[in-house]
Amino acid sequence: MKPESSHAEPVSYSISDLSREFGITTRTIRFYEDKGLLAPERRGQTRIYSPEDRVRLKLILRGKRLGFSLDESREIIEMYDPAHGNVEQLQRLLQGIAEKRAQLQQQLRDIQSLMSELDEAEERARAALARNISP
Amino acid sequence: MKPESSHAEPVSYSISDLSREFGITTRTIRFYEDKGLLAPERRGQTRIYSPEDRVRLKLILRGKRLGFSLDESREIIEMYDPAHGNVEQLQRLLQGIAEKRAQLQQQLRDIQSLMSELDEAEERARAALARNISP
DNA sequence: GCTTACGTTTACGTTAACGTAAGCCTTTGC
DNA sequence: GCAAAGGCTTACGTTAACGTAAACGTAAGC
Repeated sequence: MKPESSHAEPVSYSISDLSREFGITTRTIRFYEDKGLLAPERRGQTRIYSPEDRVRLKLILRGKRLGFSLDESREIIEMYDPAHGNVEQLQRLLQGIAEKRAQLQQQLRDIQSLMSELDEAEERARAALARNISP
Repeated sequence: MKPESSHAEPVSYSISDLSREFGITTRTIRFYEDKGLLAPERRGQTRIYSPEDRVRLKLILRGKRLGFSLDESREIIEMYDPAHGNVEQLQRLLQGIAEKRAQLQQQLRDIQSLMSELDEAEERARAALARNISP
């Protein structure tokens, strides 16, 4: 089910391979295909996932960790492949990249502020603990 | 509706004040109250929001930008107030803070990798544009 | 030859986070 | 005195992202 030479990268994956590796259900993987985020090959009925499919899945899950919708993750993934023929499409692509970057910078700022607030909360909690333990 | 002295911070806000300021609907604000994230005072039936309520709302919206659920945002907000009496609760609080921090660090890594991928995508798009515009 | 494991499709169910009225007060400007 | 502006509750509708289950096919091991 997972043809590999000795210790290198597998050539293909079954759906349960990927579900195990990433801790998601096969239903979820098929759902992503349904939404146009994956398009694995088929051997008869059975889905065969390539290393590229696996990378796409990783990108989707990373997007989820950042709070992206599946539509957003699909857009981001589509930014990678150079299927943007004409000038107008390329400029819209650049526009989309700029917007995503701005969004990510906002997230960075949000994380920074939350981080320092967590620091303060931890400070207070440790102080309260010290007071409660050794009065 | 928004009592203030001259140019300083308002003392209270109406629900539409906040909805306008943050670009959300009043329905959304009431929904957050329903979920236990806000608890404004009442003048009769009417909700009166304090500056602290407004800060809470800002925290909720920041959480949304980071992909948090409302439950997660509520937990984070609860980490701020020092209503954690005994030792066990304080230790669970410290535990929760540590977990959030780990999650945020993961998000930081995710943003870094996505950022550099966007850089590469922009590079390729600019190169393709140069080829298409001045061949 | 039969169970077990893995795969498939189809379809209905569920949860979060609101949207969208409807119907009803109260206050304010003219 | 009345219309417009804002506020309220109640309730049904909607979308995204899967969960859950049924019903079936197939290949492997004993």
